[in-house]
Amino acid sequence: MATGRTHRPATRSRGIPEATVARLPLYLRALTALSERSVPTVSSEELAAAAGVNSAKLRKDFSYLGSYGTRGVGYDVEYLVYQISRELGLTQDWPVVIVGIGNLGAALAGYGGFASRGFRVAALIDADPAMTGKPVAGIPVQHSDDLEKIIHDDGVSIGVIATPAGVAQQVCDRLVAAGVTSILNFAPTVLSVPDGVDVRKVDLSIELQILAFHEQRKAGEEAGGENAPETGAETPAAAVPPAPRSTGGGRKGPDGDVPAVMPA
Amino acid sequence: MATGRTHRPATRSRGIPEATVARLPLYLRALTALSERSVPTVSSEELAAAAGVNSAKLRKDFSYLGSYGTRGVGYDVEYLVYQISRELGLTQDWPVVIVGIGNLGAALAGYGGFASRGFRVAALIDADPAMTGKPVAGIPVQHSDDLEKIIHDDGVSIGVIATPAGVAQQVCDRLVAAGVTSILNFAPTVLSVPDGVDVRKVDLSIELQILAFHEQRKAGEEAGGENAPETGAETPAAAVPPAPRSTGGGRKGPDGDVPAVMPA
DNA sequence: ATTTGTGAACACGTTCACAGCG
DNA sequence: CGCTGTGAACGTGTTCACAAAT
Repeated sequence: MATGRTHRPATRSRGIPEATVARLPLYLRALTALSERSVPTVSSEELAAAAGVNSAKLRKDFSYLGSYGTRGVGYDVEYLVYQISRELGLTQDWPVVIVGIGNLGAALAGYGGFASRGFRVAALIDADPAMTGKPVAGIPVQHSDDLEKIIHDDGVSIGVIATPAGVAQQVCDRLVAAGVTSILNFAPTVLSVPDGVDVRKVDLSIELQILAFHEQRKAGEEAGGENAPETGAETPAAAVPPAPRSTGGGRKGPDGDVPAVMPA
Repeated sequence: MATGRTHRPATRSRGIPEATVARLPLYLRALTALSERSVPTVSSEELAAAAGVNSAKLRKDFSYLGSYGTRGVGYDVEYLVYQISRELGLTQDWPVVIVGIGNLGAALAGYGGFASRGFRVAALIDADPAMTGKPVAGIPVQHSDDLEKIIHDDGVSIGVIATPAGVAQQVCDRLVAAGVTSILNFAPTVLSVPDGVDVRKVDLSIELQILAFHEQRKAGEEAGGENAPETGAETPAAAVPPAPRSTGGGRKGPDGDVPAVMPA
């Protein structure tokens, strides 16, 4: 889900589908757990259950990687761990910089999942001079003046942005100019990046809003039979409901509780 | 992307497509920014640019909500803000509990985007007695013994899990048993929930791994002509590459650097 | 003259169901 | 017989391109 100008218009590559790539880490995690318990093989059914997908999807996914797996038996856990790790590029170590060491940046710096496999926090960067030198999660914070130098010296190609939204684009631009080609954005903004740079975003409020949508729908369905677009408004007249300039009487959405306040 | 047992097998509802729902918060954010700058109307082209999508997609998305917008003119900003807010259920206030007040939980508690629109942190809950009563982001942490009571008293239907992976499922089970029907999971585990409960997950290491995949691909393409599955291994012989039990010579993935170590 | 709203075409993703192999 | 691997069917999401509206 690369945001910004990153659109590959129907890449002709016979590569792995994006949806599959997004599930490989899930499989890898499940497999790693099995590996730690010294389980030698798994069936697609078992592994799928552990990863929270259905077995047909899993088999299809694996078929893009090649014919690992043995009919009548299942998949060799260790072998699959290796193959998926390799496919994901986790056999090499990726140095990562985190920019913006506020609450969230600090939490990310201390997150165990980082160091676990393939990733290494190369540097923590913040614009606040008061932070410079202060160790966070055991790593001293560096000042953003040195951003370019750090990126270069450590050969960083992945950057994590945990700054306020207002400065995220500038930080992004500097990261990209310095050679970063993959960005994980926690700031609630759309980032614009040149072609060839991947951006993925993690956005708390978007996730909550999607949940709220479904939550609301549940509340509506709970009583209604077919479809109940009625906003079971707990709050009476929440906000001033504006209206567009319109004359005719064409259908305007599912009406229901569209207020009759229609200024000419 | 609800994980767990939450699969709606081809919902017949004439509702809004999931992909569209996932973009509504994006539009809403862009529109809110315009609203604050007192911009009265936007064209699909402008708004799409601001939201980081293309205009055809945006118009199609809006068409599912109804025929807001005026041909030849564009969309009324205020009206659209209201309509999307209503559709997302943000005209009512959603109390949210955050369980697990470690670094991440604390960061989430302090996150501005929470309170911004529609959401309110009803309680912070942690299992550590030493945390109980301690204010985090201005809210006193409560002990997890009281989880059920808190959920009930505040009518909470959305829960955020920011605990270690090991306890995430138990926390989830308790939340669900207490009446929570939407969960945002930051713990790196697959959660199992009964039907009717929505789970969305935010997983740092999965996002990084997806970026690493593309990053690796870029490194390969940069020199190779067609396809270069060569792992540009910085690290020599990263790990012992296992192999499956196999006799024949059928194609086994894209070979390339599949090691010739094949134990019988 | 613009810009929306939308059928139709296309691309992508998922599921089915079974052939093929061990 | 069991389980993988995969073509084919199906469903969802995206893009195109243009008629309709103001």
